[in-house]
Amino acid sequence: MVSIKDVAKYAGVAISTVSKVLNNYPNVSEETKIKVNTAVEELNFVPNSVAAALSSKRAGRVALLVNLSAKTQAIDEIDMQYIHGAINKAMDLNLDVITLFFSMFKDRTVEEITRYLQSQSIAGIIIYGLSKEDMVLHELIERQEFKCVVVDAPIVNENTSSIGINHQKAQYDVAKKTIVDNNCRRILYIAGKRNGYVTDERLAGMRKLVEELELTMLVKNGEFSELMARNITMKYGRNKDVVVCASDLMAIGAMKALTEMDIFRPVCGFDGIILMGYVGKQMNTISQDFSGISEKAMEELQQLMSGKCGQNVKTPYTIARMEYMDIIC
Amino acid sequence: MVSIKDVAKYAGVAISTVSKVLNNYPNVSEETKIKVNTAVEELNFVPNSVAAALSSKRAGRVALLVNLSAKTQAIDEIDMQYIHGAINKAMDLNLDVITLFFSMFKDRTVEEITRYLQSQSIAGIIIYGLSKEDMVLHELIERQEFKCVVVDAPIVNENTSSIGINHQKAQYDVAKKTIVDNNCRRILYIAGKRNGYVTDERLAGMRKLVEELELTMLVKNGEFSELMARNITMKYGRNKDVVVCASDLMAIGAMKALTEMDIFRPVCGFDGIILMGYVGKQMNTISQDFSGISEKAMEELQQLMSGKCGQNVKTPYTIARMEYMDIIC
DNA sequence: GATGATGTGGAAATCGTTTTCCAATAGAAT
DNA sequence: ATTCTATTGGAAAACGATTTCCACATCATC
Repeated sequence: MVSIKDVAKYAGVAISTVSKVLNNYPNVSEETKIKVNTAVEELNFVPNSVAAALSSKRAGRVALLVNLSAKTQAIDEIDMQYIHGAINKAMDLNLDVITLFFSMFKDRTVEEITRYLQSQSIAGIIIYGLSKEDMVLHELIERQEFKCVVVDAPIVNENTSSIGINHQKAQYDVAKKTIVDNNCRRILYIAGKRNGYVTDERLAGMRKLVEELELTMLVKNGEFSELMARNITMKYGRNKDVVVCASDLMAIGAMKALTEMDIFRPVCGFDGIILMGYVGKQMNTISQDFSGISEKAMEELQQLMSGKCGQNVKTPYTIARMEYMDIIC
Repeated sequence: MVSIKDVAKYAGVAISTVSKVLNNYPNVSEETKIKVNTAVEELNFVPNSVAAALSSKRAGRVALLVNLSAKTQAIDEIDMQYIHGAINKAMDLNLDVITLFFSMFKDRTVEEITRYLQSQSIAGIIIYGLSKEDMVLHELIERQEFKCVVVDAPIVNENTSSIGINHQKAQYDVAKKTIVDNNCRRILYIAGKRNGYVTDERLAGMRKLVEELELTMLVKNGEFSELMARNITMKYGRNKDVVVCASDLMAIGAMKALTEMDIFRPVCGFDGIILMGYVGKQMNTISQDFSGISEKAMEELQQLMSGKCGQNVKTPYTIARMEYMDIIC
């Protein structure tokens, strides 16, 4: 393996000089820069990131902490896009990534997790799918041992940024469109998982809408479960004008129930998952660019790792009409 | 961070002795072993895997090379299970994992990829979704610079193992059951992606069945695309008794076509994806335990890395009847 | 008591970087 | 010519393990 040592010898400079050139340090003349860079080219030198990580604490090793939404469900789509986006962007930014799942940390203390991450020379983490109940992870964030970006949870401090769409406004928008277009007054709202950050945000958006348009709303907790959404719709859907769901999956459940009951009600969902294309129904939903959010999260993490202060980052969304569609090959 | 040095000092032995105890080397007395182990306990020492990887070539850093099957499709399910299984098992085995996607290696030469992996101190790789056209990756495997486990491609050498179900037999089994149960004679077989390893295997299984039962079979290439399967079924399905598909996704396409044409034909698929539960149809399929396969792959890779010779590993499968189902929460 | 075999623990080199600190050189100002 | 200040390049010490090699006991054997 060609090392920085070889490059130094080839270019006729010292090891430290090569390192300086590679890392864009000041105090190195244009001339030597060129010498070093051509040496790097000609020797096909690729710096060993493991050595770099060991030697420098500020080096970029990053951990993805993923709370698999699909424990028994088919919605791996979102997680996959998160992971894919993050890893791709990390490659661009020259950061090392390891992927971990919440399930690995079951029954582990903050100290254990911290030690584990340290043993991996992790400097920054991105957390996907954090819920209010994950006390250990909240503690981990608070301790600020690592730079951190949290997706869809409003946690910000010196070393922690939060990222995601404005769920309140998005829920408001998509519901309003559906309700106005169909001239509805009585809403059945199937909310998400208790203690989920986005659950509360989306519900707040609904409440605002209800107040504004002077509607009535029945709120039921669907826990992001298709089956629960179906049952709720069966029980309460008949004398409502519209079923607004906090996720596409629950919207599928609601639509199945409506089909079973043989009544029509407009339904709207949230997320814009491709899976919708397989159900053969129509509805409004909020389309999120999960992969893009994850890329942004990685960029933000890099900013944090290079010293920037934590902040709240909002990403865009669009109202989409999901339709039955054939997949294009 | 507590290091091996601290442990050595605490236990009153040399650094090298601690390392020996940790790695189960011979020539260390039971007494010192205990001293070291209690020191490790009391100091909550977790070895730094980055340092270990740097210092020892045999250390376990592993790369997952994933060919995302879902470029534009919803079948992230399989990839996600692969990744999940591999990472979980790696944690058990104390191996570091980085996840990479084929797309990152587009237009890269073998040398570039090799250097990249070396720069990450990678000792072993697992390849998911290899097709016969991926020349660069084949070259990479042949060079044997890394220990390698290939999923669903029959490549075995000193440093390479292959793992997966017996696709030929599985295809034979599920088709036979469907055909015998429904008393069919004329088969429309929608094969997978040209140049896919599993495509040929599954086709071979069909040919064997056709010969054995003296059936007739029309083979069309569906490229694992739902739309193509639909079109093929539209065009050729009418005067056939059964549509056998090399994947569940294509089976969905076939069933949609049959519905559109308003004719009934038994359909069978392959994979056992959960997505099937959202389509509302019934069919036979082969159910694979993707997560389990990936775990086995990781175990096999560890064996290779500790010196074992490459081999062919077969994993079990079951014939399943996928039905419309509600997702249990 | 000298010799050898064996088991045990330690010193030190190594892996490939980063980073600090210091020396050398050049140019400008006196 | 002398001093001073920048600017640049190099030597060497980390980082935290692994691994080789060597020294010292210990014990049995001749």
